[in-house]
Amino acid sequence: MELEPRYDPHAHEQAIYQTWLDAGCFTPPKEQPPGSKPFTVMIPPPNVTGVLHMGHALNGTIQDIVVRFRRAQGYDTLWVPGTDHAGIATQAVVEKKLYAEEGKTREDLGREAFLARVFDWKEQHGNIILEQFRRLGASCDWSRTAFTMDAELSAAVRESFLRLWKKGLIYRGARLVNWDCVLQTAVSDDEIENVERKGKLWYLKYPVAGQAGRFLTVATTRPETMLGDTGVAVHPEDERYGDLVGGHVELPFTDRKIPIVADETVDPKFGTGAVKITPGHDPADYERGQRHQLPVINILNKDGTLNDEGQQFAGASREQARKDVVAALEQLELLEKIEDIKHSVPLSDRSKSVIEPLVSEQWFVKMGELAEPAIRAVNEGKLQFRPERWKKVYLDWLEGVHDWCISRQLWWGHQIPIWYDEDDVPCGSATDLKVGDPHPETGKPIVRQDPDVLDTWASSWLWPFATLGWPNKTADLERFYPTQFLSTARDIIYLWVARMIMAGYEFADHLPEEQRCAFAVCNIHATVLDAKGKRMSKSAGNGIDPLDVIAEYGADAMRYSLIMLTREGQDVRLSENRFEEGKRFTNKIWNAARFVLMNLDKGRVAELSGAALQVEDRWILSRLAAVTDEVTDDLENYRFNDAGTTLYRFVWNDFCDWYLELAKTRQGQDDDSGAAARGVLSRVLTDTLGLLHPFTPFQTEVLWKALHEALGREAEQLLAVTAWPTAEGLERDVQAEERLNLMQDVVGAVRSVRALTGVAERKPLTAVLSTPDAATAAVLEEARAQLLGLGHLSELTIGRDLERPANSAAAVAGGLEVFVPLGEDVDTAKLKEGLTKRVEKLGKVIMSTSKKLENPGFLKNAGEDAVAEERAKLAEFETESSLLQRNLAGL
RNA sequence: GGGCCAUUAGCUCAGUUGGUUAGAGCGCCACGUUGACAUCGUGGAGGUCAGUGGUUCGAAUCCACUAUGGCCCACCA
Repeated sequence: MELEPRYDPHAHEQAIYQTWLDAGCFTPPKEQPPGSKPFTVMIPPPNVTGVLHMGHALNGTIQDIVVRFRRAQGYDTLWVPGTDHAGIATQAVVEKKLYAEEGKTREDLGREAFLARVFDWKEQHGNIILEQFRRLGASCDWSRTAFTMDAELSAAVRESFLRLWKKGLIYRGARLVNWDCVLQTAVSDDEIENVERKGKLWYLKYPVAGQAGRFLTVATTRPETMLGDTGVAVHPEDERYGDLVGGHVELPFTDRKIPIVADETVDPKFGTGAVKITPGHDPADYERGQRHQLPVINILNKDGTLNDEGQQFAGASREQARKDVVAALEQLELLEKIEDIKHSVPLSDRSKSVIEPLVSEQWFVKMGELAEPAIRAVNEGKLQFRPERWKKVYLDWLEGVHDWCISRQLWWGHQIPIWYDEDDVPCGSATDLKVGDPHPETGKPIVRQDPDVLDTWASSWLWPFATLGWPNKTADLERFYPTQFLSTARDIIYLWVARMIMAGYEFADHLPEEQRCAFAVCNIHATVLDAKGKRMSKSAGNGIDPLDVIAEYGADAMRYSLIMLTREGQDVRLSENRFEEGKRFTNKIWNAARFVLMNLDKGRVAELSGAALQVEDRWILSRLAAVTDEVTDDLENYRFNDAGTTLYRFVWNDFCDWYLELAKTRQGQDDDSGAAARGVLSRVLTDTLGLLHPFTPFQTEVLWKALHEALGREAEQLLAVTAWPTAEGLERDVQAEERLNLMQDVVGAVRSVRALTGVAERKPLTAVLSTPDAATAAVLEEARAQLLGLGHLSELTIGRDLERPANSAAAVAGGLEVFVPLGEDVDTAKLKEGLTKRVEKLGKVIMSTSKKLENPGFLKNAGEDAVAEERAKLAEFETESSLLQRNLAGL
């Protein structure tokens, strides 16, 4: 297999993915392998209408790294993919299409026909995002792809509803709900975004009843709602209005006299200190109305226009009514003044229209009891948030949780399993009632099912176990639940994460209490921002499309870059050139592998110990052992970018910069030493590919195959299912590490002399290495061949306390003087300048270090090792400084 | 109003329990290189670690306050 000199991801990615699929790599075996532990991850199901964005790409990468790592470690690993039916979003898409193409509304089609259309649409377009996850390399078990409206999940939804009903946790209430006038449905508190806007504060004068000529002025941002006023409130201790409490005002445009009441919640400093009470259209007023037994008047139709309560304004839109009411009041001289004000306005997440608080009949779930075990689980550490700070956010929400309004006035979704008899008595305690059946409690015939559907989250909160077969006690459920890891975005901690945890405790009843928590670790990933620090979003048009990135840089490069620039949960500004890093790195790996593949012994397994191993061999194997342990530890603790950094340094700075260069000195050598080098290359590449695989799965799989071909054998299996590398059999070799460090010092010293003297890089130099230490001299003597082989030097003299040759420059490294004879073209002034600068810097460092060593506190508290280290450092600095000064004097 | 996060090189970010001469990548400058890799190599310039005060022998790191930016929750007549 010929490898191209530059890695071309597009030549490989699709074929490799297909290979994985064909081999069934992502599907766990039918029977759990003996002794293995399960490791399960549930994908946060994206909306069926969704397309992949950077957040998905990041989160997909995180999950895939974890899953591939655990799979390699031998866990019985399952990653379940799927999509969410996303009630409002999907219905809106199909309605829009229907109107655009056929000019029809959903009512024109009728419920059944419309739903058929939505299912059609889902069949055709609903898998786009899952296809995109494949492009990313996600190793999901596609045979288990789930959808929140599948028959199985629908059955689970009905079962869960029935259980809640039987426990009395579901109730119907006339409540003020957040009404979306565009989508004409109730939405939950969590689907609302409050946006700061400029508005106006109108001061309306209400005539005081029975006191002609006296007015009570109220301030409001929504004058049109005055038609629904049923009272006016003032603070009980507000002296201005004390005499009015108990009296009434006459509400303009109506014949209503409404009471003036005293209420603690009124802020005397805001506006006039008097507030109109509109229980039908304001949550705070609703509460006030309840306290003072005021009637609730709804002045709006479901589409946001004024109903008959709107008097002469009936039929107008909210916006129009506002203008008309203000104009009419002005004419009656009941408008005192208008002020500019900033206030926040509730907008619907979905339609971006202004939310209207509206009294209507809705179904709710009591949350208090459900929240308790979910709070306990996190407090007791059964579930860990990463980063940990989200624990507090989660707990704060649960501790003040509101009841959950679960009914939605839509067609697309799980129709609420509640049936009514002819007297409208509801029943939710059976899952399979039909029209005509007797009502289980009243015995009267059922006449209809509730037309509303359930909130989308009422199905996705069952996701971790409903996708495994719940409520049936399936083998899958037994084997793969509870799950180990969940990674998701912070904005659904309340909507989804908290509810899944509640559902786990409430419904996973076949398990002992301690195993009911839906997952063990909840990772909240970074938010991807654009280069200006704004959140990427489709509407803002500032997003970078992951598919474009894959097209330009390759999936592996994108994965690696995303991981490297998103430290644990920390937001990140993303600009496209960040992907260069990943591309360069994948290319570096590719070329390192190419070099290795050109230098392998077919069919021969080299010993990785013994006399044939050179110091660099023992060094790189020692580094490999350290890196293997480090990366394993990082991944086990979900420190992805630490693992990525470690691998980057190892591959680039150790393996490529040093080992490959040193190995070249033995390239093609047909003896034990040459064979040893080739054996080491093979081992290091093999393990490195394994360690890198979770990050860059496509490329490492390609190289894995090429490596085995070059070795003259078939790979036993795909890298995707090969065991995770371990440091077993590799020795940490401190001596080899020290020796290599010394060699690196020498080369560093030579380079710095070159830089100082301007002697060209490849121009051969003669060097004299002088050391006071016999052991060091011996080590260097051993390394002579390698040092010369690196190409920096043409001749080398090694000895103890050698004299500085005439007309030479010197550098110091590790207590070692390196003299390099100077040619005639050397700029002595520049050399002097450089050396002086270095001496100056050393002077400063020596000063601060000796100060530290004179510090009694440091000597007392820092520990022996630290003190010894500082002493050694100081000695080194002093040696270097004096040697340099001596050399400087001789110039 | 309550809470969270950030502020380190021109840019994007590391810096694990306080103790190396504060790092990396990109960008910039100089030089080099065509048998793994120009998606390369070597060297360099560039930082009073947002500010102030405190704790400590010692603070980018811990504490308090301030400033700027971002996010979340609550309220908003």
